[in-house]
Amino acid sequence: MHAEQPAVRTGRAKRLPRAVRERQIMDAAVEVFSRLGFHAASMDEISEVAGISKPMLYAYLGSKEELFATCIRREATRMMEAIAHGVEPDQPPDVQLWSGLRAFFGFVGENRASWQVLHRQASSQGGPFAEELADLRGRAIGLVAALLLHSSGFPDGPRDGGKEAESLAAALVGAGESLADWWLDNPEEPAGVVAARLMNLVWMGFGDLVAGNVWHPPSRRAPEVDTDIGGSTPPAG
Amino acid sequence: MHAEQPAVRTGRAKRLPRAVRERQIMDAAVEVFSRLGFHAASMDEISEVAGISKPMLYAYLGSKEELFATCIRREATRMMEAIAHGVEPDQPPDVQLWSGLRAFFGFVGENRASWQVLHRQASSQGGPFAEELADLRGRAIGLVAALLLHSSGFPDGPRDGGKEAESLAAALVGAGESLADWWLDNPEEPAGVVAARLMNLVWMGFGDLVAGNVWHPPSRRAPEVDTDIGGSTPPAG
Amino acid sequence: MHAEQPAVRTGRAKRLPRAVRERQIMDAAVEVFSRLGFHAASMDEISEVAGISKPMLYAYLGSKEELFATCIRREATRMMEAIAHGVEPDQPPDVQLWSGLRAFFGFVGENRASWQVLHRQASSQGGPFAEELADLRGRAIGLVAALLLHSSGFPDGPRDGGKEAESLAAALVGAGESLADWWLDNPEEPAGVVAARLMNLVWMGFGDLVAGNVWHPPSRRAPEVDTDIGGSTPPAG
Amino acid sequence: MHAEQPAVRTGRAKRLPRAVRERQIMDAAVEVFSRLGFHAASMDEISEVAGISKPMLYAYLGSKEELFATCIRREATRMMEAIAHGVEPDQPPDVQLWSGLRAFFGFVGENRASWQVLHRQASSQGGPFAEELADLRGRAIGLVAALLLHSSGFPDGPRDGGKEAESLAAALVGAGESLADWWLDNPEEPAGVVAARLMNLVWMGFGDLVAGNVWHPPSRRAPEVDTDIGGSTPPAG
DNA sequence: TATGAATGAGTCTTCATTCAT
DNA sequence: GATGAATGAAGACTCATTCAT
Repeated sequence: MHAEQPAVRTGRAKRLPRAVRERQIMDAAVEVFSRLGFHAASMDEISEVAGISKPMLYAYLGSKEELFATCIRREATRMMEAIAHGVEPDQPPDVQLWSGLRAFFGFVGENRASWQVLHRQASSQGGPFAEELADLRGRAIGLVAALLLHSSGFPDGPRDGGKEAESLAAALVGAGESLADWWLDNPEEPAGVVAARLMNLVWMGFGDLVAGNVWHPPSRRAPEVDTDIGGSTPPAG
Repeated sequence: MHAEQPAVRTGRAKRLPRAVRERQIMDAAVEVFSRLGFHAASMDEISEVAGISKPMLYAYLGSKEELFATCIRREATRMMEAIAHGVEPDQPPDVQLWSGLRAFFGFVGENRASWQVLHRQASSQGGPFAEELADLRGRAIGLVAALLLHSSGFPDGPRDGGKEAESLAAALVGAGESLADWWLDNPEEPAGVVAARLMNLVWMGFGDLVAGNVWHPPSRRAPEVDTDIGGSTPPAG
Repeated sequence: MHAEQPAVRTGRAKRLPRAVRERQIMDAAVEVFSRLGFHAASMDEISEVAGISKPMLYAYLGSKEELFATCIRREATRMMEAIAHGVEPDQPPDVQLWSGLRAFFGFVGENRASWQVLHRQASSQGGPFAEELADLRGRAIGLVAALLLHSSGFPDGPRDGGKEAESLAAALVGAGESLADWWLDNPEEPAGVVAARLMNLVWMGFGDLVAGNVWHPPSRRAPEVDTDIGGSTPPAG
Repeated sequence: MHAEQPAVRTGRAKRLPRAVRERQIMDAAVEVFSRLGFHAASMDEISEVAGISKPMLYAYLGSKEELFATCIRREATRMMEAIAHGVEPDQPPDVQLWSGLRAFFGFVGENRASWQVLHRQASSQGGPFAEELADLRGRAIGLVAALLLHSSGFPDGPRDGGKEAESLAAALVGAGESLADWWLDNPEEPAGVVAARLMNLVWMGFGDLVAGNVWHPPSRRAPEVDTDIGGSTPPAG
């Protein structure tokens, strides 16, 4: 990541192979987008940080929107690869989940800019960017859901389990994202502790669910509960 | 909420008392900000959606930044009031949490624009806006943490319970936020179901925690786990 | 002058006779124009200082340009009257000049705002305002020139004396204006001293001129002097 | 100076080296500011007169205020240099003063726009602009005062001579400024004649002052003179 | 009559984007 | 290939001016 080029260029930039230039530019772009947000980031600043002129910026990576989309795609790929690389596929589900969580928090901790761009900036712009992100999320949720489904003891068959597992996976992913955000703003705790808390909360809660230990409101209140926002009695799993 | 006025005005706007106009404008502003984000939203569009001219917009609500801040504050207040109104203070902690969650998801479901502005837009802008939001979060987390602390069975005394409870509360709030986001993008399930899942996950996991049932990685793997991201062995609660 | 009304009005302005209202408004306008200049002064501020609403401002005194022109005319008239009132017409020319100067500096000292509007603001706006001012100057110069012409000892007849006297009068008026400006920026000396210096400089120099005591460059240098900016050898009176 | 470019541009402006463009723009800016004043001048008009687009105007010379300040500084420097260039430092004081006056009027005659900007516009705006001008004036007054002090016959010693000389210098400078203004509005006389009149008036009056020939009001009137505007009896030098 | 409420028009300023060298 | 120079288009904000009550 990040601007090994001096911020103030002197003279004409050296000719570099296309791939290197492109990486250089995208590193700069991610840094600037994460720092300022999509709109407040200017192509001027990006080109300056990248150490090239604006016409080059356009020649290499197209319009501002294209550049942003490319950044999102690259960072999303990097993150997915980091997680995939961290997970040990031959281990039992709980270990897989745990190693995935660790890899996720590890990536976020070491690539703050990437995470900011992915989570905060991309989702707050409308349109194609948010969709790109939704895809990423979808894939992540799918993977987690698969893990849960293969865990021993899950209610048999994909009868209703699919829906349930996906929903839980979504909760886990969402919680992970938010915890990551929260962690960036409160960085005093090490990544492992944060990951462990989430692991505990989810895995134990999940175990209870599987075991049929569900919470439900005091029985005498159930009726009126329902009417409030429509079908809101906790369906107990 | 939102744009009962036609998008294209014809002729001079009728004279209205100040308070009414102000609400009209803020409704429009929330809608536009939530749809386009702070930067991409233009005062021109807001005034058009509000059915007034730009000078009125400025006369009533000041600069774009002031307007945005005012929107955030109003929506935050509305949400907090909705939740406070939903919680029954004389019930046991679990029921309180449950009613709070229901109220939260109920509000988000009925005020999508408000939620988008609060969660996605406000936090992706830097500076005062994000701080305003951080305050709101902080208060919410504090309330939830208090609930957990008062729940029967929690390790007595403020030895480590305060920190633990707050951390769990943060996780819950974060999970709630993210679930709400996810739910808006996947609205096929009713609010009550989503709320119930979160309730189950959290309350049961919390119960396990209190009871000392924690997950931990297979013992033989612990050593190398540690080195990876620094102190990442789950500290078991 | 100026703003006996409170700057912040409460309730509806009392009905007043037109003349009184008009004076009130113009006092406010002169104050604001002098403080901010024509362009930077806003009708909003003027109406606020005047203690009336903008529609009234327009009803009474027309557009901003009309208001400014009216201000200039009123202040010019006031100043001319103050001077005319100060001059004793039955005295010899030097005494008349002296009393005129005293009256002028007295007026400027007691009516700074008027002077600022007349001298600094009116002349820096183009078009009709500057013309209005040129008229005022023209009249002042004419009066002074007449004084000089009637002074005993002036080269007889209006042969060339008219031109000469007018030119000197212009110099005097100009010097007076500039001194007044300078004096406002350096108010430590009393008006009388400033007036006296100007009186001495002019009257004694004038006496020399009349007596034929003129300065001229060292004779050997005269030729090249001429060529520089065309006919610039001092014509010695 | 001034708009060799057609007022209406067609097509893209040719590429020019930075220094040339900058001068072109400042010439246009001086012309427009002098014609319309700071506030009434629009960046649109300046860029049009300069023959470039507005973004270039901003790229080269910054904000409107910066542009105005830069204009003032440039024109002040040009004028000071023209005068310094015109003065012959080895000549006696009277000749120096004379050549300085000629140079001043020569500059004003050939650079009307510069003079308007310096004298009328800069001083009628408040703040930093007026201060910049006050500096210029201060320097000019200092130079003239030094000349007077070195003239033979001035009361020796800095007993009161310094104050007196400076005061006279201020009067001279003020008179010069105003005469220049007046001359621009009445341009029928050549610069040399105007300069000569001022030279005569000042130098002879100054000689009288030095010689102790002062005007004073008829003795019987002195008492009441005083009371009028406070200490206004001419203090005789 | 007196005014709160309203607006068309314009100003400064910036940005993504592209020629011409 | 690389860039300094250039611009169309748009956005925030303000002001003189006027209805409608």
